[in-house]
Amino acid sequence: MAKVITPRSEDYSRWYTDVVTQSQMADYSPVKGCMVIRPLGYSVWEGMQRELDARFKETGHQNAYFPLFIPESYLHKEAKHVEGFAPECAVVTHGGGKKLEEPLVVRPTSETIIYAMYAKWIRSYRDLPVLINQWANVVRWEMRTRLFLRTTEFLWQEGHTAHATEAEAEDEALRILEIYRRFVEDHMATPVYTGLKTESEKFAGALRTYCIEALMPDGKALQAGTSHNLGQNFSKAFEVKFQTQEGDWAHVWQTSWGVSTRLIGALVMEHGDDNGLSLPPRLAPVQVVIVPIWKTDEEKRRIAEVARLAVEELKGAFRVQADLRDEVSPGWKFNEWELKGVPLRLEIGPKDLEKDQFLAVRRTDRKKTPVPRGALVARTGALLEEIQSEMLEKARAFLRQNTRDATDYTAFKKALDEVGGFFRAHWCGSPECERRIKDETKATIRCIPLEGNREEGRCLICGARSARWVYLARAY
RNA sequence: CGGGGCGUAGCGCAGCCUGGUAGCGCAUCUGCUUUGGGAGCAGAGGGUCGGUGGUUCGAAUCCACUCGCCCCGACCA
Repeated sequence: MAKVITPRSEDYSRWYTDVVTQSQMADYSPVKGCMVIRPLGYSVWEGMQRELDARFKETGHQNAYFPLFIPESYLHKEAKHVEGFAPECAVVTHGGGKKLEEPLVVRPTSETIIYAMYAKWIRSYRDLPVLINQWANVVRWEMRTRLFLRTTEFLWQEGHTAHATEAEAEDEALRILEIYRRFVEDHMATPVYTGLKTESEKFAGALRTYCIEALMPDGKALQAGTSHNLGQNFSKAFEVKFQTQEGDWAHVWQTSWGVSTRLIGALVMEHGDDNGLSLPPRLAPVQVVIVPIWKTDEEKRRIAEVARLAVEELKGAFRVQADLRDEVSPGWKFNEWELKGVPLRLEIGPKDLEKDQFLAVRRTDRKKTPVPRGALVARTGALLEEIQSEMLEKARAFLRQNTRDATDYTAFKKALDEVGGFFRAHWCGSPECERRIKDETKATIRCIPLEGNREEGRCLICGARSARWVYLARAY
């Protein structure tokens, strides 16, 4: 294997594709727009699932599973929803060699089929709240696809809740948004801006859509998760009603929320470099790899034994493995494990054996630190924590440095082309101005912060009075 | 759907313009020497040149049609 990754500065898009395929996270499938998630990529997803699932459970949610196929008519029950999703639906018209009486839509999202079930299950205020999540695949017939970032089929989780009051639903939507924000910061080492989507950007059928927005190194924003307050739009369409304590009938208030395998794409871009993937320790399927170096058979015997003992010692606390292959050189292993993003490498060769130490090398900056064998567990833990927090700090600094105030439309357009990133800009709130920005610059309002953005100003576009600023960026 | 590019060995490519029966690098296999940043030498195996049709004595090469993928734009997590 020679140098296989196109330098990021040369061609960002190819760099991304190279990292994903060469690290063996994923590969293209025979079906256009679809991808195969290989063991490395899937392990990262499992790590995400593990963390998120625990947080959902902690906040009272349970997992369930709803069918892949949705009767086409269900999709039509909520006007805005069908308008938003119909164009990108895959539809099954035949089964068992016969034409179906009613076509089945392959779920692009599961609101409709889940709420049809909720209508059946919910009778009383005592049945509320319903807090269900499902881990599933969904299909959206996108025109243009990219590994992880936008594929025809993708994996995600979708939470669907039903509440007795509007306030409860709003609390739920915000609670989940906070779970997402903390997960991507704490585990993905990816800082985000949180806020509200504009009317034109919100989920088809939602009352309000909250989101987390990250910034990629090429200056483009990436929506990393969404949480919707659906109000009563779906409960009215699907007749999800309950009897209140007072004996009246009321429609439930609902939320839905999700993050997808797109997060893996964000992780690749956020931390990767010309040597390949660089995974934050908390999500790395392999956190520590031990690479032995030997010449003679005697060295091989002794060093392999030390490596095995180290794995024994570390495996209780870390995801660790030793690369004892004899058919490839140490140098080859260094490159391979760096390509695969392992955050910490422990080298052990004759010189280290002499000094009764390992040589720790960090993936992020290749900084080398000797680690005495006696302090292996403690020092490894400290190094991994250090790496995790430095990755977040670096990403935070990048986000900070690439968030600029925009007060002049011409200057804004210039900066958008030259450096990209997020722009804080005043917006009068009119759909016309929002439209104009999008049409003229391809940038969109990524989100309206929930707080801290109240100040008097002038709309970047029309100059009208504005009471708040919003985040603008070009996005994936 | 528009613009661009590409389909030749597992992977990356050359050959095509100017037709003559397929080559290079990496990988794989065997052997020996190697191992602290992608080792060296010697040998071996591996291809209906995306598909269909046409032109021709002869097509990877020329012509027509067709299929697929990637990249850039319009829709989207």
